[in-house]
Amino acid sequence: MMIEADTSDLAEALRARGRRVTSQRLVVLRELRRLGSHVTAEEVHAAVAESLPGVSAPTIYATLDLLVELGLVRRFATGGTAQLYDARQEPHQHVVCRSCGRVEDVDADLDVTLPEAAAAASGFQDLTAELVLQGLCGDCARRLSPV
Amino acid sequence: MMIEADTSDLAEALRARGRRVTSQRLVVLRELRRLGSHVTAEEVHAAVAESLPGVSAPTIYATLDLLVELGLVRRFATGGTAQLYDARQEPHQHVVCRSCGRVEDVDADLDVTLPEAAAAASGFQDLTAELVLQGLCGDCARRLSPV
DNA sequence: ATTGGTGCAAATCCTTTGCAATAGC
DNA sequence: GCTATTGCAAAGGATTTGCACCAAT
Repeated sequence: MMIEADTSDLAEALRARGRRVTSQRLVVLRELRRLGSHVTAEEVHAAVAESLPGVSAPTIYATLDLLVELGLVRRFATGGTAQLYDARQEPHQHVVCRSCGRVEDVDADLDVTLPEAAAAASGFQDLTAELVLQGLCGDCARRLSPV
Repeated sequence: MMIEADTSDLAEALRARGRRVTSQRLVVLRELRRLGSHVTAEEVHAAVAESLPGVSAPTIYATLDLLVELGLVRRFATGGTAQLYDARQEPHQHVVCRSCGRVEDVDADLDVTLPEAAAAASGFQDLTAELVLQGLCGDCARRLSPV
């Protein structure tokens, strides 16, 4: 089933692994790409429900798991309760405001060669790295210590 | 109240800020230091309860928040649901097995200068960085693709 | 026709909240 | 004595589970 041209990579990956191509899966990825970086499962659910009313939370979670497994989506936690999902492919990091919880992308070079090598030396394989910065965003800093 | 010599730094930090020195706070830090890296709030609770039966979960959580705020403890999330706490002071990273969830310390040099500078350029202050690696631990790799 | 995926409902787990009682200052 | 801190009970939110139905192959 063809939902949109730019999820054809997912359709191919699914066929290659003998997994089924469903509209839910295609729409989840499409909406994740449209929503941009660092969205919650609930936000994905709401966005997908516009195209597929009645889509269920367990399906959203299962699909997000699958997309992470396929390497099309990154998942990370920020200290807030909900996990965040990110379909952005370029290497980047995230910064979270410890007061308001807001999350932004950080685009910087980060060399994780040494930590990966150290983890590999402990027997770990197939490594990925997530850097999360915590700080006070400009708005909160201003609000908490006013002039 | 003196619980053990090596939490005197906490007692001093509390007095310096006009916060109260309580046995719960001292024991939480003592147990966290004894337990080592990456333990859950529930594990801390169980350990503290041996010295202070009846200590409550809200107290554990509030105290952990306080210790993080004081900079004596690091908090991080691994993709598992529960947050992890770590009283180890030396800079280090963590690696999580995506199959069994086990967490280990990684001791490597990591330069977060550039991401911190990029976040600061976006208005963020007072930054800390947490690197979490995800991979397959040796045991799980062996179990999943046996010889 | 098979069986992997999905939807529904409910359960579980982690964490926070409201409030009265307690203990540090 | 004053009030931050604690304990209790309960609520809240995110995610997972069990099971019956549906739809992709």
